[in-house]
Amino acid sequence: MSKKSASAGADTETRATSEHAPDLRLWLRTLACTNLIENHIRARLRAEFGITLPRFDLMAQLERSPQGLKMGELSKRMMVTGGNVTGITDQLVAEGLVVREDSPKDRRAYIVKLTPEGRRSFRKMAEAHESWIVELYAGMDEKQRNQLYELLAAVKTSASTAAAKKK
Amino acid sequence: MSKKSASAGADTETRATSEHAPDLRLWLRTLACTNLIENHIRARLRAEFGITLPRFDLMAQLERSPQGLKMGELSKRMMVTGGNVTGITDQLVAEGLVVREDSPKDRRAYIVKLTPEGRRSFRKMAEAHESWIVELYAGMDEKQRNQLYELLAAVKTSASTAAAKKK
DNA sequence: TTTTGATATTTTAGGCATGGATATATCATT
DNA sequence: AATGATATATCCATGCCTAAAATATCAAAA
Repeated sequence: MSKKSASAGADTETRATSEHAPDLRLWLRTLACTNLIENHIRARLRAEFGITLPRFDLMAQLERSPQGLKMGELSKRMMVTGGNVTGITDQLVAEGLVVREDSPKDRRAYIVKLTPEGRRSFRKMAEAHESWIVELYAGMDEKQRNQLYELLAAVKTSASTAAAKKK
Repeated sequence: MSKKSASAGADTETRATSEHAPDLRLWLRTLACTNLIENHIRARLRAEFGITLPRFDLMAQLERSPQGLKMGELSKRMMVTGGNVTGITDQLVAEGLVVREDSPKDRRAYIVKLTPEGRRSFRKMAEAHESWIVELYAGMDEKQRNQLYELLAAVKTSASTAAAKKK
């Protein structure tokens, strides 16, 4: 455990480092939190269920949409590229956890759905997964969590807006 | 069906879900925000400087530690595995942006440092990078950003503590 | 000294992720 | 119908990332 001394700005040569815009520090802290939680969840899903996080995430999307989802829809919701979804889906199909059905409306598209086994398997994992998340936030009180939830909505709005402008 | 919860009137669906869903939603929103920003930054670093985000991140760590860092230290700070750092470092060495120096104290270890060109190159990119981050948070006022910054400290503490317990 | 255990890094194999290119299907106009 | 633009998904090359095993060094005990 490296104790990153918070006051590393004691350097005489502070240049850009301690001049870091508060926004940058905010972003780096956000990233650190996400990595911390994500790495923990990833390791545990692997250790306890032998599944990868991306596969779990894809199944989670399907469980929320029992009518199934098109590949492109999965791509949007998971915020990853289409080619990526193709690969993860291939794996899950090979494991018998999801199926690709031809879309009756659009012959370009597939509808991806959980198989009964996929649904069963996912529900078991999801229960554990959720309890891990609860554990990870257990050190915060409800007010803090609600505040955080609201602030993140503001981040989402702000970042989406700014990103759209630059496109 | 398992009655591990004392909650009466549980529906047929997972009772844990309806009980603890707020934490899960909080986590998913955090993840969405991070991906949104990270994908934007990644694409822009590539488009404007032809560099990948992991390479930029590694250089950023070195710029903050002019005395250089050991591979393992980089791994810890970047929150990625050692093997990963090996690969990224190899690439940066090939591009002439960093060097591996033998540690005088420990013949197992390397000290990785930015080359003068690496430092020059990084500073230029870092300036742009920082301005992009500022843009992305521009839709939030300072009070919100400060609140968020503090709340994330609480997340970090909470998650670290919980993760440590399970190890 | 030799053994033992911990530490530092690389290597390997497999899977995830992007961006770009391709193939095919659909839609909106002619 | 024919045209061209758009949408859907896949394939490819490259690079990131992890976990586990391999290699080498260090430090301290037996």
